[in-house]
Amino acid sequence: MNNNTEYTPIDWANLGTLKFVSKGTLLQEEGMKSTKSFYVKKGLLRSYTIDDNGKIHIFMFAPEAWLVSDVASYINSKPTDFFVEAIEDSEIMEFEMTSISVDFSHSEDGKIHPEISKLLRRIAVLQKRVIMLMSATARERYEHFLETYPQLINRVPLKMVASYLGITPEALSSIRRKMRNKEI
Amino acid sequence: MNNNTEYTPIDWANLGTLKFVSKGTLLQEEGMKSTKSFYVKKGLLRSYTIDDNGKIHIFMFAPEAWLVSDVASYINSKPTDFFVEAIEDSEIMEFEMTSISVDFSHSEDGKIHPEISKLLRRIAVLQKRVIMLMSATARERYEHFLETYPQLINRVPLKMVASYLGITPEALSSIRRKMRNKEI
DNA sequence: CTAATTTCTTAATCTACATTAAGACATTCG
DNA sequence: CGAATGTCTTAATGTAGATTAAGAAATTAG
Repeated sequence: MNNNTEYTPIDWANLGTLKFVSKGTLLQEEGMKSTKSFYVKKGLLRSYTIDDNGKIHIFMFAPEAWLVSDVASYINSKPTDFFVEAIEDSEIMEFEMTSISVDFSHSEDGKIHPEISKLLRRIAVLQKRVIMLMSATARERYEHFLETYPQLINRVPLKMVASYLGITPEALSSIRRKMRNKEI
Repeated sequence: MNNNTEYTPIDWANLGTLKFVSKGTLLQEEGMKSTKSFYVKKGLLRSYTIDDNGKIHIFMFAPEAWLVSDVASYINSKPTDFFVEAIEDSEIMEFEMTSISVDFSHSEDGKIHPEISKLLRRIAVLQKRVIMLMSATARERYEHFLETYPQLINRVPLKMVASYLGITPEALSSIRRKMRNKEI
């Protein structure tokens, strides 16, 4: 048990190879053996899969200070299912997941390392998303998205928001119309 | 960077307070401030939420050697949304999440600590679940469940499987009938 | 053991969203 | 700049699964 409350956070912004990528650049494609991760210094990435019918499903958006990595591919040593694409001109730090070294411990006052906290937050977000995908209406999920990521609204096309929510653009348009008309 | 390949895994089975609980016991209720986690030595737990319409949504099952904890509640210091219930007579180790101390680091040969590996596997599973909830049919999700957790089939009532899959029991019955009839 | 309760299945009807189609407008490309 | 392409919206039609209802069988409770 490490009782030292002073952690040295990972300096994500200087961990690997700095890259400037323009909008539309594919940083990762499905089928690749992917041990790389991407930290967003500036810009916006998305991670997505394409299903058997050719439909795109956005798994996550990653604005500044976010980290994109395919944990499943890394932990199972399998080719990734995910594409990673820049949806704005971006500045990213690309690094190997093996570069990471963190002490997962609690201080006396209950603090945990910020990077482990980041990992646990990832789990918390995914937990919520699973439950909402099972129990909430598409509208409720959109409303939750608006509350949770207000800064993304002007940066992400509605079509992609729909893809992230697991609904069609038409459904999202319909929802937005109802919200404008103050329908229940 | 710790280059020592010999980790001391957490001895979950002896970490906190041993409890014998009978089937139906509620270990945790929504609204509780929950910092506890439960390690299953023997038996089976489920973690679930109840939505505004009173409908139960099972977030996870936890058979032997599994760990149940509400990361979201812990990380956000908010009351939990989740119930935790024993669905078999069970033997569990109950402990505080602050008890955990692990070194998240990689050895020279790329190994990571088994507990961090466990955490990353949790993320991988949730990743997959999110994508499938967005892109797969209910049948595909059931088939994936059968492949992934074959040992649960005889221990968990079909009604609960349906709840875990985010579908109704009627839908699951319909799917099973089609599979029996070899329909596409 | 019997009565009560739960589980599972079936089928008819309903519904939230998907699919298809297309127009208006905005953005990108050459 | 004009043409091509993409985005967003709208509406009609279709569909996978939800809801409602109920019977048969299994399990639980007293």
